[in-house]
Amino acid sequence: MLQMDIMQLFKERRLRATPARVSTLDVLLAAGRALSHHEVEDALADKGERLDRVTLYRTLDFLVEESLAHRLSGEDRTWRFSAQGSHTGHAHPHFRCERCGMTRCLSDLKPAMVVGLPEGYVFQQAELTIRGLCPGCT
Amino acid sequence: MLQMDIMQLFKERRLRATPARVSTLDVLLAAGRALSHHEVEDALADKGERLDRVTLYRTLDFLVEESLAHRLSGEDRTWRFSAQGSHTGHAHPHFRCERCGMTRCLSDLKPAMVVGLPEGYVFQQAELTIRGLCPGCT
DNA sequence: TGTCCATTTGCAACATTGTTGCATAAAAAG
DNA sequence: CTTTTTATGCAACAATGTTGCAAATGGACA
Repeated sequence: MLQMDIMQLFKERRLRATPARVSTLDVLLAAGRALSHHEVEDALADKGERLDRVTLYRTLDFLVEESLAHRLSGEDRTWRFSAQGSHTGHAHPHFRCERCGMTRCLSDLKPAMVVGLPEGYVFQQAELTIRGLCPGCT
Repeated sequence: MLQMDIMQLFKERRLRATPARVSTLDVLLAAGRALSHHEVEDALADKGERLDRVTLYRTLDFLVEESLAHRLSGEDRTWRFSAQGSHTGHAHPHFRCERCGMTRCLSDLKPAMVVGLPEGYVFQQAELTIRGLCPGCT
């Protein structure tokens, strides 16, 4: 998606299209996988955009708030952010490579799942993380 | 499990049975659910046992290392520790209450799962976290 | 295009969670 | 009870994230 389209997207939603937000969403969309705060920071630096740490945290929060990205908790106790499939709204499983730590959204993967919870528990959502090796690490 | 039995357990495995380790494992076993570092610290304080923060971190690491407990990453970017079902060794799903944050091991729950990964990905392990409301929060 | 105002940004300081190095204390073996 | 190995406590550090506030900026409207 082009930067211009991203600006258009913000405009349509009556959201302020600041450079920080446009660039950050651009990075997330281009990545095609879930990125940590640090990875986003590096990617922005590569594009010549340098944001304050705090601003980036707030920008990512903003994108999640506006459902333009979603947040998933990694194994290393850091948040990961992804712009993939956030338009669909439905929770999808994730894949995490045990070697390189890469996390990818498996948007197209539909696990068939049958669960029965103990008495008194109310089901709301299931989060499935599959761990293994990605193509680059096999 | 009694403290004496826990000491016996350590002795059998030729592990040093220090008060810190015995009390910590005792807390985890009695809890019946996954506890954060802080929750363990509080539980130990209630028992009159006060450990240094660092010692507790190392003790928990030790228990995980010796397969007497296992570690799972919570939604709030903190590790949770549980002594439930660690003897079995097989990964089991977890339940997390969206209201009170309680995490419980669903040792007896066997989800039927069929997944197909994209080309080039190698499956190793699946982690299933079900979110919802626990009996106390409905 | 210029002005105004609510919102965003950057900076500094702080909070939480976890880790490392090292001297001292304690467990277990003989 | 002595010795040896290992665990503990303390201090300092590291990574990740948050809060308060003054200054800068986006966007609406004249």
